[in-house]
Amino acid sequence: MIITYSGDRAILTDINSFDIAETLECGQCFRFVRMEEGASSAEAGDTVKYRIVAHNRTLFISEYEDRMEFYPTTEREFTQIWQGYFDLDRDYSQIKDIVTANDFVMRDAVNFGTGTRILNQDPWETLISFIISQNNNIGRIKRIIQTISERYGEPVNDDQFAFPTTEALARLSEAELFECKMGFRAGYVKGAADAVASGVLDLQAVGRMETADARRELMKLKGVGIKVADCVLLFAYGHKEVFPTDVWIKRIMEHFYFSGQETHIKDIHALAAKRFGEYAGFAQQYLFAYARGTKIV
DNA sequence: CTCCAGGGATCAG
DNA sequence: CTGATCCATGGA
Repeated sequence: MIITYSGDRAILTDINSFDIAETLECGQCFRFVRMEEGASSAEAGDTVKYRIVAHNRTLFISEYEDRMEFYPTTEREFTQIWQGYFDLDRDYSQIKDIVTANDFVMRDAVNFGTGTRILNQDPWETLISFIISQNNNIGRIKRIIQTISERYGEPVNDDQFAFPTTEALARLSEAELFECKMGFRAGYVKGAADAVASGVLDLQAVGRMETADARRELMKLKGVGIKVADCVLLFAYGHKEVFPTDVWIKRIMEHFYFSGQETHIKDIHALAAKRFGEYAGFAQQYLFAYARGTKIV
């Protein structure tokens, strides 16, 4: 991968294992919009353009063949923030070699979403986002997060709003959160915001813990079970060996690895750990996209 | 109308 | 301990 800078843009060429649509649309993050291109232009037809909000900034990403542009940004900002956010320093071809070794299922899954990367997101935003995600669908999750950001987040560039701070959400009543259409999850969000704001839950300290301890700490919150905790561990804290197991992952794992039989989450975790080891999180993300993008399960 | 969504809390047995 | 039920909301 080669990164150069021109004007307010960072330009990525010689791209290895990175597709912006696959990375954003695979269910790990919720604050992105695919921008509509001018339908008539022949060149524009193959250009993919997204707008994301993260790290208190709006960023555009355009992708055309083997060239991606990120803007507005600077070399300093891109190096310090976005390079890490998009996980650009990691060698995904090596990861893919390992998880596909002697595994025809993973070979198909990786082939399906070969440009997927796991973002390194903010723990607070990820925690609240995945509390909201429970028993919910991605479209509605995105809408709820957009609503709380517009109402209670600080304005950033391009008329967007940052994800609300802990203090901003902790100030709200459960009723005000409920009015953002998050339903029964309002109490969970309120509880999490209070815990973090008061210091009962120290998100920075969680970042220094080993996986099992960090998971246990997060699960002390009401509304955070093993799946939500594992999403935070994987998508925000860099514990790439965890294997968040939702209904989709459960179905596709049962289908391919358990002869289609009903299986407990613990057994799925055990198989993933044995088969994919420290790369289970990546395998999970490939499988999630594969399960949702095909009609197999 | 019913069913389901990147689940988890609660309760019955 | 395991399994069933409920939870708000909105789209299919």
